[in-house]
Amino acid sequence: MTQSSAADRVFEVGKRRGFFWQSYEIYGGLSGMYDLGPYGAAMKENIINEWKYYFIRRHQEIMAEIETPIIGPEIVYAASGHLESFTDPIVTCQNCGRKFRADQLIEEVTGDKVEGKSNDELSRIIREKNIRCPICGGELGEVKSFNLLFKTQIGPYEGSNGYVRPELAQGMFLNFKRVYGVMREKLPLGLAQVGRVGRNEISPRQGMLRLREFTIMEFEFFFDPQEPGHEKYLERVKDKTLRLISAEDRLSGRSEPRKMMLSEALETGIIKTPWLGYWMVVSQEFIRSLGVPEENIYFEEKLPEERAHYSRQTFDQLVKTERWGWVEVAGHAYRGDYDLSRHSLYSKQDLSIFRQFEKPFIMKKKVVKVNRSILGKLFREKAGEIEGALTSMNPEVLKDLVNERREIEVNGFKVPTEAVVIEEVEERESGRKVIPHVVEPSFGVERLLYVVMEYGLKEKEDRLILSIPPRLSPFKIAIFPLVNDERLEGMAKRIFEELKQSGIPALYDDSGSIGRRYARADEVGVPFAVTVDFRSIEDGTVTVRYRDSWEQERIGASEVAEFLWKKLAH
RNA sequence: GCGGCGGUCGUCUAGCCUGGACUAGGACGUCGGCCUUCCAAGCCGGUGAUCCCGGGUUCAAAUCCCGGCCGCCGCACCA
Repeated sequence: MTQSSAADRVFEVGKRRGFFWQSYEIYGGLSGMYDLGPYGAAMKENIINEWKYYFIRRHQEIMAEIETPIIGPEIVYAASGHLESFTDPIVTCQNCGRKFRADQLIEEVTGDKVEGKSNDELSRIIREKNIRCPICGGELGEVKSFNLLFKTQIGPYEGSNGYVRPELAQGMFLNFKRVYGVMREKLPLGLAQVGRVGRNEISPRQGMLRLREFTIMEFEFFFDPQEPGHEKYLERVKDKTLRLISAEDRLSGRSEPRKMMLSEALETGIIKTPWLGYWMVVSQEFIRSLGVPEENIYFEEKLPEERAHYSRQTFDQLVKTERWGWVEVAGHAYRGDYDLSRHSLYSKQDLSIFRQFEKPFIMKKKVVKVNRSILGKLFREKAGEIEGALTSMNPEVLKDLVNERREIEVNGFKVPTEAVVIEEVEERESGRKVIPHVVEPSFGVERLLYVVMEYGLKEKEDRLILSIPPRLSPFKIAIFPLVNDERLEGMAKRIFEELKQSGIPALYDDSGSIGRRYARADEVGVPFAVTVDFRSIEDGTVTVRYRDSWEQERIGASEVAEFLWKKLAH
């Protein structure tokens, strides 16, 4: 792929107009970090709001937003598996100091698959096969793990290690039980969070698409695998179509997505659990609302070896970009009960929940009871041991013995049958313990910011128009006096003040000619522009000019705010 | 990390090969002013460059050499 103009235009306008640029610029820049300027910050917030609308506000009865720390103690990432699995094995040349991915190097030299082997095993293979530095031929050191987690120290004491979160998920898992209680103990329940994460990527590239620090919009959706409760929600979307490639398709060499209804994907088992499919449809609606047409979105199932350590099934959601082709903007993972189970194990807390049955389940059951006064008199200090042995025996077997004989031999003691009674009791099961399963859709905000810019930027008569959905625009409206006449300026400023007071992000501009102002506003994506002309002074109307069509209409100066609310509504 | 290509005002770029007249030129933007009754019109003035950084060669380096940083593309990994 050669240089293509769309990405260049995005970064050019992005930098020139103050959307985003590389961080630490004056010190030469730092790879994988981006700063957002005033327009970029506003747009990012609008994207987040759009996400909240689709996933949280429209699902408020089953969704709760939380916020948790960026830095976590070591035990959390031991439990989550990131300390162990979020790594690449790396080996250093003792001579020239260059570093290599150990597994890749071995695979290149020997042709053997070594994925998943331990560092010690990899070191041993390097020694046995006498693998040397491919650049200088020097001897290689021991294989070490390069962990993609950013490590730090919490407080002044050494050994108190902390890690920057590489995903938001752990915050949700750790707090699940508490929030479940706050939310009146109902399943399904989603815990959502928007926040920054860090991943110490070996080599970040591609502008804002691959960052060492970025923002994720994510939720963990907890449900009871036996009673997922998706029916009501699925009703709305079961006939909607998704474009997807299954792992099976990929293994058989297919690279084109199939279009299929959600109901079909679920019936055929291509999507393993209904909630995963439900959120994939909502995710498609969300990405479309950012200005990406459906044919430029698809879902690709990851192959087992491509999946993260916690995942039972993962679909990436991809959007077509001009320079980088299909780019993952979201991951949709079915995490099963992996995380809650692991945190249960490490924290020794019971993270299961109790689900009450509609009616208690009554079970008749035979139990063994003993006459303690008989046992005590006969066996004294051995009585306890004998009682234990008896009650742990199968009641049915014991019952037969009691009916047949006068004595029963237990642990070498002869127990008279009158000391043993088999009783039938009723046991009430009013519910069951469940470790909920989890489906996780996770979006990268900066990637979406880029995608919105790329899809929005259009060229028209030698001008750049940022034709993004109005709800995402940093400014909703611009106010201009047609020419710099005191009366026009006065009225335009009054309209501007009024809009400002109602909290509408508005732009006032009276420099240069009217055409120049329209052009400037178009380039930063202002969807509507109000112009005050001489007729405005006479009859109180103004023109509204549309960014995308350049058409105009006249409305009352007092109706501008109302006009906007209508245009910006969902 | 490896390989290929690149890095000059806010942005795009001229100059680099063939070292010196470069006090680094232009366009656009931006700012101030004039003009202007609807699409970057015109005029005047201002602003703005560590020539990516460090070292070397040379009387002399944006230009040649070495190292590093950063970017793009390819390999790998990922939201």
